[in-house]
Amino acid sequence: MADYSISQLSKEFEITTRTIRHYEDLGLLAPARRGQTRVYSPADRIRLKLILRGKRLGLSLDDSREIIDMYEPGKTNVDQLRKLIDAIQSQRHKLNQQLDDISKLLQDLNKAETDCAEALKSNGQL
Amino acid sequence: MADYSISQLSKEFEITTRTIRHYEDLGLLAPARRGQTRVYSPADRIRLKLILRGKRLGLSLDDSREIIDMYEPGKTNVDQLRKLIDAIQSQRHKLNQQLDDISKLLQDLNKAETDCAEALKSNGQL
DNA sequence: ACTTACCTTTACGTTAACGTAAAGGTAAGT
DNA sequence: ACTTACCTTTACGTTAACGTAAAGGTAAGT
Repeated sequence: MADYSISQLSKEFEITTRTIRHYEDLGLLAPARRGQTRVYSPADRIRLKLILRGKRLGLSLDDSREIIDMYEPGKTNVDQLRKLIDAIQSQRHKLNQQLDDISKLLQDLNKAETDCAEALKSNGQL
Repeated sequence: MADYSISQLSKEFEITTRTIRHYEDLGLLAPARRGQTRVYSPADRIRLKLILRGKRLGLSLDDSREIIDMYEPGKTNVDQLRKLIDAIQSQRHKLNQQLDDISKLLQDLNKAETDCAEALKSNGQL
């Protein structure tokens, strides 16, 4: 079980170490320590990956923390589970909305592209 | 061709008038004026819609402006068209990445949900 | 006349998500 | 010994995307 240093992760994901520490400040990561130095487990690495995925989707870090916490039910009681299911459904709704948005945007981009191509063609420069 | 007031648009899209004016400050909208008062055409409304779609996808307002400007080639010359096609392709790449992210997230959510459901079931409280 | 419901601009404030020093500790290579 | 390459914390700074007054104009209804 290979562990990771903060700079290894920062290189792999092309973010700064400051960013990774920032996520820890906000409670999104909680790496082990070897003395003062942070040591990231494979599980920590996955969490980071999820955070960055969330970012690409336009989620706030707080949103991401909520979602990530879903994956680790841990010592959840029944009430927490019910809340979780609600949260999951709300997230699913949001994502479906995004899928819709994206497909529309892709359509628009297609049209814009063919318009461009035609404009070029009519200039005899393609 | 029904026009819109700023408050009509703010109600329709559930944003504040401040937000709409902010988009104008950034050059994303350029409504006509009746005296001092802003008058939004159907085309302006569509632009606003595109901006909000971009926001849901996590784009910055600057990104959105670039995309929106793609839809209005206007007096574009050949060089501009080539740049446009590049921009379109880069956007398409980003969106495909997002599609991938979303499908993975949905998978994860599905798993989290069934895990929840099972946890509830094993508690005999479903 | 006056309230109500809009509209305007100007300008300072706020939050999220980091960036950027500053100041220092540790561990390996030469 | 000393440079290099990491690591640490603390703390102030920055940018985007608005929020929130403040101060005032207009137009319709009663």
